Amino acid sequence: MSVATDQLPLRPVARAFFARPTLDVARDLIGCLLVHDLPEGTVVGSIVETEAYTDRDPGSHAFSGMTARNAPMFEEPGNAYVYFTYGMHHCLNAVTEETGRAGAVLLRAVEPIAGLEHLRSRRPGRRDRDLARGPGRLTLAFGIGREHDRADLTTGVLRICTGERLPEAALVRTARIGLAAAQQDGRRWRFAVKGSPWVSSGRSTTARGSRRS
DNA sequence: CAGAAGATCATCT
DNA sequence: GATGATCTTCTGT
Repeated sequence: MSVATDQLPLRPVARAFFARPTLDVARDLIGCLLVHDLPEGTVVGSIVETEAYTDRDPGSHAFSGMTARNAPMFEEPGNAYVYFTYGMHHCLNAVTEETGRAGAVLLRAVEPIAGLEHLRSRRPGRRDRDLARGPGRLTLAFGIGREHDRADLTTGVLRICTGERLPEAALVRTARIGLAAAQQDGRRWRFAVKGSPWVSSGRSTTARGSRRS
């Protein structure tokens, strides 16, 4: 469904929202709106899938301390952390936790809400369902790149706005790494809207993760 | 400085 | 389900 941009109450989320435990932020971001003012118009998507990266997750970029790339993870909560991977894709994260403590939530998928024509023109030949299903596709469709690293998601042109608050029962919560790390509270959690066709997990690539030990 | 891995995607069988 | 594309970042020597 497409909605006129000026009909949406696009109120940015407060910085305090992000200055909390990463897992809480990852859960609460589901249902929030990702908004980007592009030259051709505003695009909006409802966040349907996230992944939490804490400083105790061995898979986190910040696990082994600060580097030039991951420095934004240690900085202001509510900023963006954008990195380039696999030589082709950008990934968008929201920085969490108090300043000085590393944490981030990877935005893995959104349901297109407004600006559909702009999203489509940035993803030529793709079905609507594939416009922003997956972290790399999401950044492509929304025109997000490294220039957005450290962008302020609470006030900027690229921002996260309040949306529908979903009950716990409407969400799927999946652990992504094995027991050893889990015992040290180093779990990586993925959150998604239950049954949503817009989420990237739970298809094609069969249940990876949770298989390592 | 070389080497390897990587928070992925599209395409093919 | 397997593979290639493509290049940055990090690590070790």
